[in-house]
This record gives sequence, C-alpha cells and structure tokens, in this order.
Amino acid sequence: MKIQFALKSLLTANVSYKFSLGVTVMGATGCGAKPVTIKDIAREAGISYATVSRALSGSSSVNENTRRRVLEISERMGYTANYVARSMVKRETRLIGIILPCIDNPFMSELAHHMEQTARRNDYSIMLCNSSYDLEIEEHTFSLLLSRKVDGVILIPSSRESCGNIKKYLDRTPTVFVNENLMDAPESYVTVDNYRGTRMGAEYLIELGHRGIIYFGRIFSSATHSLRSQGYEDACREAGITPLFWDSPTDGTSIETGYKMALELFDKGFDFSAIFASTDVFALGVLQAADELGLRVPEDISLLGFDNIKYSGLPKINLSTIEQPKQSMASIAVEMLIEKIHNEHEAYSHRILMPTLIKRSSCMPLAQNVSFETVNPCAAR
Amino acid sequence: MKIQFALKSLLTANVSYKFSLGVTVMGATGCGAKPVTIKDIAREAGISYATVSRALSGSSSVNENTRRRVLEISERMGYTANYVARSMVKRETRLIGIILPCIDNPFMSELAHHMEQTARRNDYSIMLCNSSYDLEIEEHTFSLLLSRKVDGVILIPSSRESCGNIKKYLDRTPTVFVNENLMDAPESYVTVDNYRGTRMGAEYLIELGHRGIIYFGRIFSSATHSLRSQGYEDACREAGITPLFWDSPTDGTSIETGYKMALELFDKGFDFSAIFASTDVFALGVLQAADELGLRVPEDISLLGFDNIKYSGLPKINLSTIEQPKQSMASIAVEMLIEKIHNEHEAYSHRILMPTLIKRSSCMPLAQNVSFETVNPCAAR
DNA sequence: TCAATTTATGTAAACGTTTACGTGTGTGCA
DNA sequence: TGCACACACGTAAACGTTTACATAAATTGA
Repeated sequence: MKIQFALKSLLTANVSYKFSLGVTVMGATGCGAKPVTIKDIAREAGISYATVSRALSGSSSVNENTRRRVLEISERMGYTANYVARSMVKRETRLIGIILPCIDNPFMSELAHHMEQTARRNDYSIMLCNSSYDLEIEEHTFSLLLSRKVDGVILIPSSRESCGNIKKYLDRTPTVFVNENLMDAPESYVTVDNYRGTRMGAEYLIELGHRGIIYFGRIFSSATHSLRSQGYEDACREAGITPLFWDSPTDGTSIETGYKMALELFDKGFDFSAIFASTDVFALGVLQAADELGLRVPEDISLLGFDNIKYSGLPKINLSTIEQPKQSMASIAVEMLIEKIHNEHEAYSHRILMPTLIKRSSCMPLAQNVSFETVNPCAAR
Repeated sequence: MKIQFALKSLLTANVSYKFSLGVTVMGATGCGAKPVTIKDIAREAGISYATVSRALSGSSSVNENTRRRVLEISERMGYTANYVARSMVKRETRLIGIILPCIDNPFMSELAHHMEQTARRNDYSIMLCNSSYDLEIEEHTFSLLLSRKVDGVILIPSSRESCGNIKKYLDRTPTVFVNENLMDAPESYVTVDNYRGTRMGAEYLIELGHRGIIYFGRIFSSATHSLRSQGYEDACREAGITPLFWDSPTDGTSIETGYKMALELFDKGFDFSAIFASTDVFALGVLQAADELGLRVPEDISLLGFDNIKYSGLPKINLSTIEQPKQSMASIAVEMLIEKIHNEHEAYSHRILMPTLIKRSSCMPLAQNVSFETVNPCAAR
C-alpha cells in the first residue's frame, strides 16, 4: 500500500505507527503534573507569595533584584498564571461572550472574525456560542455566560423575540446588540441602516426600469428585516409600484431555504422581472433554482441581494448587493462593549452604519419591449 | 425623511430617539448591583451556606423541605452560580479552547460550528481563538488558554512549524490536533486521509484522459499538504505522467491568493488540461481568473478542488472536489478531547477519516483530438 | 542624631464556591 | 436501655490569586 510509504517518508516518528484506515492508534502520553503556583515560587525564592505576585504583575514597588530572581525562578519552574484565581479577586474575567445564531454563515463568521481580532487587541478573549435560531438556547446561553462571569456580551439576536427572553438579564452584564436591536429596551446596538439599504436597492431596480420586483424572503420575526421590507415597500409606493412580497417560512436564512422558496415562486408563474432577496444567502438559493429551471440571471430576471458576503463576489456569481460594513460593525461593537464595561453603567449608544450598493452583474435594465403585468403573489402587507 | 417614519412605526420606545445617520444616541441604563451569592441565600434561609451549596448542586443528602426553600429563595433573589469560583475548587472549567488559523474560512467555520455543537451537548463551552496563520500568535494563544485553565484544547495548526512552538505545552493540557498532525509528537489527532484524497482525485482526472495535470497551490509548510501533493504525485508517476506543481506563495489559503496564482500560471502559457487545486478556496480563485481570461471550465480546463466547502456546491460554481467529512471530524475531535480530559493522561489516538470524490461539473473528459505536450512549469520535486 | 519619609516586604483577608469531616438528632434492632 | 446507623446539617479548609494594611529597614533632611 503506497500510503504507508508516503507516511513513512513524512513522519519521523519514534513510536511505531500502526497505520491503516479507520483504525485507532493508541499510545502513551502524559499531562498530569499539577501546575506550579505563586506559592511554589515563593518557597523557592524564600520570600512571601505576595511579593511574588507583585513582582510578576510588575506594578507595585518591589526590589529590582528580587524581581529578577522571581522572574528567573518562575521561568525555570514553568509557571503560568492562573487567570481563574485572578478573576475571582479582581472580579473581571477579560472575557467577552458572543452569542450568534450560527457561526457557519459567512456573514456571521466574518463578523465573529473581526470581533475576535478587536477583542484580542484589547486583551479580551471571546467565548463563542451558537444559538441556532432557537430562543430557548439563546436564553440559556445568556445565563450561562452570566455564570461564567464574562465581562460583557455581544448578542446577534436570532429574532426580535429575543427581547422578551433576554431583557431580564440586561442589567446583569454590559451588552451590545448587533444587527438587530431590542426595540423597547434602552440598550446599545450597532447595525447598518437597513431601511436605507433596501430603499437604495429598490430604487436602483426601479431606475433600471423594473416594475415587477419581488421582495424575496421577507422575515417577520426580525426587526432588522422589518426595516428592510419597509425600505423596499416605501420605495415602491413612492414610484407608484405595488410592492410584492414572497415570505420566508423560517427565521434563519440558508441557501436551501432560498432554493426551495425560489422553486415555489417560479412555479407560480407570476410576472416579475426582478428579485430583491432579503439576504445574499437567499439570493444564492434563487440562483440555484433559476439555474435548474434554465432561467438566466440577469437576462431573464435581475437579482439583488443584501449583506455582500464574500461568495457573492465570485465571478460566476457576481451578485449585485447591498454591502454591510461588517468589519466596522464588528470592531465598533467590541469597542462599544469595552467602553461600557469600563465606564460602569449609565450609558447606552446606538450606531447606525451606512450601507452601500454594490453593482455587479446580476441586475440589468429591463428590456423596453417586455410586456409586464403586476401580479401580487402575496397580500402586500 | 422617510426613515423616521419607518422607525417610529416600528419602535415602541419610551425614550426619545434622536435619529439621524452617524449620530450616537446616549441614554441611561444600569448594570451594577453586585450579584447575590450562596451566602446571601444562606443568610436569608437561616442555614449554613454549605447546605445551600448542597441543595443547589442537587446531589448530597439534604432535606426535601430545605431544598425547596433554598430553590425558592434563590429563584426569588435572582441567584446565578459563579462558575469561576466553582472552577477554582473543582479544578475544572468545562471550557474547551479552540485555536484555528481563521474562522472566516468556510472550512474552518463549519468545523467550529460542529465543534461548538458537540461541546455544548457535553456541557462544555468553547473559547475561540484565531491564530491568523501566525506562529507567534498561535503559541501565545496556547499559553493564554493554559492560563485560562481550559480543560483541553483543539488545535488546527497553521502549519507544521506549529510543532516546535507548541510541543512544550502539550504535557500541560489535553490536546487534540485537527487536520494537521504534529509529526514527531505522540499526540491525538483527527484528519482525513489526505494522501488518499488527492490520489483519488488525480486518478479520476487521469481516467478522464488528462495527461497534463497541474497540482495547484502546493503548500510546503503543512504536513497535511505534503500528504496531498504526495498522493497526487504518486498517482501521476504510476500512470506514467510527469507531476506538475504550481506552488503557493503563502501558508494560508484565500480566494485572492488563488486568483493571483492562477493569473500567473495562465500567463506562462504552459500546456495542460486540468488543474487539481489543493483547496476549494484556491479553486475558487482559479475560477475567477479563468473567467476573466475567457477560459471556460470545464471545456477548456478541468478543475478539481479539495475540501468541499459549502460554496463549491453552488450551481454556478459546481466544483468537483474531494469531500472532507467535516461534521465527523469536528465531533470526533471534541469527543476525543473529552475522553482525554476524563481518562487522565496515558492515551493518545489517531483517527483518519475517509475522503470522498464528489463529481460535479467542473471536470470533463479530455477531448481525444487535443494535442498535448507535457511542460513542467516547476521542477517536479 | 532624630524624626520623617520612602522603599521593600510580610500578613492576612477576600473573592464564591465545594467538600471532607464532625456532630447532633432520630430510628431500628437486639 | 444501649448500640449502630442513616440522615441533615454545620464547620472549616481549600482552590490561587490580589491587595489593603502593617512593619521593618533604609534613606533623607534638618
């Protein structure tokens, strides 16, 4: 079996690897050895452990010689500070909890990535939790984070219902909301101007001559999405166009849901020339359905998304979309939270960021000669 | 401004929102109120706090009436357990540290997602850390996790060099490696059979009649990738084909890098009919470059990837690829780690999972009439 | 030379739990 | 009646730090 050769050539192992597929190889390894503490160092150095603590933390007055000795000894003994003990007395964990619906979603993971970066830059670590669009899990997770004594939490709510569940915890720890705001609670949040985003998008499509524009994947359970559909609706009404909604059956967004929804939509035989998807991920589902049905984008239908996830920019996808400044959102959220952590109580703030329209190639002007008749698939609100 | 209407209609706020773009709204909120402890409950109930602890933890013998009273009081007073205090005495944090190069990478985020799921199912929380393909950060992060007293860590190394840096910590906490193994350390890991994966892939391309197959994006810094290029190379040699390598300039993989590499490759004017990308992400870059240059996939060149990230399955992408069973990898890794945590020292295990070839539409048989001449762009090893 | 001040260190309490051990009460059995 | 035993609960130590306070030594200034 050639594989054994390959491994042999690559592994400079001193244990004998019994290597065949599916087989579990076991061997000996150790990781007991209780860790050395500040007291061990003190004993070794013949001084009190308070002094060791002072020497290590570097702040208070301690003789330069003893400091050097302590450092040397702690190095030699392989000391690592115990942050949980420190957390106990300092009453801070330098931990930020992040609750989001699903990390396995390019929009979320991009946010999470930048949050982690800014957090680390400020000496915070993050605890990541998926709520899986489940309110119970979300609430349970929040209280877990409370128990874990995180210094603050960033919540990307799974829906506007999060409000009721979470509200009771909000005076327990600094919290900032991202992307979705808790409507009647005076809490910090950062979000894009969703209303303006869809409004811009709809106006763009109208400008291209489209009169039958489906707002695809309307989600009722989210305040964010309410603003989005509202922006679209207002733009339509102002242009004298009947807004058309195709509603999402789920709170979460996934390519699959988008795909199924699109299949159903196309099946109805409605007359429209453009689709404005409430989410890039939905738009990808539309793309998939269209492709299967032999519908061309943008020749047969124009398609506009929202979010600008990374994969929308792929040449074969080339989805026109509304960009959310994800990096800014992430770092602002973290900085806002840290601010809130240090400045005790008393302040909340809102930051509404500007979306931008990204024109790629999934939208084109409506050909003049195409006849069009508005048909409303759903009751328009 | 219409936006104000929309907000007004949606927000049932009792604070006055001064709402205009870019403006920060401030208001009053509170979150002081030091948390109630077990002692507060004890005082209230007129019993010792040891009994409260016992009542709350539910295990030891405590009178059913007192238990009910304790529960009722702690409910009423809004008690939440302090896990950091608990961690101190129990010497476990129920925390798993995850270090990965970059969460903002579909392969990683899918892994992370499933890891979090399995962890939570076992009452562990996760601390997520990006190493950003930086060995220093990686090492620093590892020691940070040590200080934070995580019960174990899952490491997706950024390169084989991680070995040297990390090795000294390995006896300090249970660790399992994912995707990349530390070659000369007897440590647990779970990975796909990378060698077999590329071998399968290469054999598939050869079967389709291709004789000029570029292995695209070879990465030297990773053991995983060494196995991949080896699998490809062996398959080629056995078929009497000269292996052709196009090397990656970076350790990390990104669409952009893939794109640039592909542009350079196409510019050389080499003669080949298929590209085997070491990573789906690279393949997406190839796709982008090909698209720009007017090269059709698969008509002009066949393209095969590795990983099967979610976006490879998009209809417009439709990338044939080697699938890694990401969900299995993730849950096995976590379970393996938990096993290791509980069964103290003494054991390490390796799990090598089976890759599968996913045939989509980015590869097609080489047309018989196409003349082909092997040109080796790089020295073939 | 003495008081005042600075510097370096030690002492001990505190953070909020868990848990080994001890104690008192009540019950069952000989 | 006495003994063993289970049960319910209290006491106190421990987990590894930080830090307010105290103290001793060294330094300064007059």
